[in-house]
Amino acid sequence: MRIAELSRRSGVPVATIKYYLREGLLPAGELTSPNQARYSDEHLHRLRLVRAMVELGGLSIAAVREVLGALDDPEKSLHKAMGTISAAVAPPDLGSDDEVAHEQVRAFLERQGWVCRPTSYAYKALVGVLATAREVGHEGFADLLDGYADAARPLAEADLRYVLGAGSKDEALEGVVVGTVLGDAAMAAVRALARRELSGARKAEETPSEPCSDP
Amino acid sequence: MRIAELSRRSGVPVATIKYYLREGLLPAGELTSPNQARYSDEHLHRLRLVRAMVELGGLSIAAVREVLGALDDPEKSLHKAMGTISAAVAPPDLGSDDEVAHEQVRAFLERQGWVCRPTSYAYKALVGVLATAREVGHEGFADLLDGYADAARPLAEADLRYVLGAGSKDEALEGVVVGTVLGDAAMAAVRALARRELSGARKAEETPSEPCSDP
DNA sequence: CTAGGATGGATAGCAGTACTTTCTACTATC
DNA sequence: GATAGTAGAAAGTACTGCTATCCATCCTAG
Repeated sequence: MRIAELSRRSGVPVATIKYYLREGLLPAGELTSPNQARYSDEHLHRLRLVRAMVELGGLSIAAVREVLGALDDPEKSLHKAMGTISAAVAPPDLGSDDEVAHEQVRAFLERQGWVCRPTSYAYKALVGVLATAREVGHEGFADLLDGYADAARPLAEADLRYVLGAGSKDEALEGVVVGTVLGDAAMAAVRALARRELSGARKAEETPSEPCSDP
Repeated sequence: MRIAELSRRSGVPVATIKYYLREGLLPAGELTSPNQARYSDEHLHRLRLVRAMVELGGLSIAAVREVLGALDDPEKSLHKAMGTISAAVAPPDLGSDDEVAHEQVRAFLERQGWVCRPTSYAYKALVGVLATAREVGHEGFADLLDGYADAARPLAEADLRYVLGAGSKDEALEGVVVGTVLGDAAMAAVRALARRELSGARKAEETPSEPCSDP
């Protein structure tokens, strides 16, 4: 297909597709003449993946490039690709030096029986969260972490099962991307629903009225 | 205290504080003379909260303003404030018209016994996620939702307990903000850790070597 | 009491991001 | 051979989140 069809089928403007090509988020089309290229369904698929990351995941172009790099690297193990992707999805490292927060994370990891270097992205992200919590006067926030871990464990298992159910390694890697980007968004939405339901129920106990009602 | 001290204590440049004042993220200081103002610990606290939302939560200035609006509105119930905050934290509405995705969400809500209008933010967010999943060829992603719900339920309960443990209503509302913004970040980090641990364990089974090792 | 630095308030500027527009020299198609 | 579409490059744009500069005070150390 030509670029116009790629645009029509994906809903992405031609100019934007050209921009993504320039930025290396999409491989160049197969040139049939010096200024004529053909694009495949592969391109369409990749384009939709890029849009999902940008629109739903809120990733920057640079972050998308990194994720795609991990996805395309045939050397990279699933394990390592997951790390790259998690790091790209999350806010940039704030680099906290809060000793108490460090200690809280260390203790948390030990309680969970998890092993993790303090240099890994996820460790630093957690420290950043706890340091921030302390700054805004919520030292007790750390107590919620074990609950988060209990919730995260079965989720991670389901994610991994989902990913390993894929046929090829490429599919599995893409599953990781989808599971991370869409998964975070889905988790946030479902958490919001659950909170809503709960606080709605509480509210109904106090003032019996309609069940659930915000915009 | 004066603006320089506010800056020093928060680590935020004076120019940026002035910007936040202009944007209405911080209330004006108490004027002691036509061009001299005093700021309180309240200001410092609010400033740190703003930074947490901007840096950790990645919220835009406009979103922060909305959240603070909900926080300061004495009319607003906890329940409604939670909706406003969830909406501000998440990516903007994509407005999908994917009928299958709608149906998947409806079925999911029914399975969970949750009641929710299709106009509510969380409902639309979920539809957006599932529509995107389908676009990138992951129709089966919807099957993971129930697992997400099972994980979200106890989390929501813990969050609510945490919030209701607060003294005043203001503190509770702030707890909602912290719980949502920091909670989402923490959940993403903990999920990453859990996945890491799991896939690391799988890897170790196949190739027995060092336990856990990405940057 | 005065000099020098800080302050509030206003306006303008600036760097980064994610596109869009415009251009030119082709090519494909009717 | 007119018309529309295309690749590729370069410049332009809209927006966001700050920064920098100014100026008329103000406060404070000497």
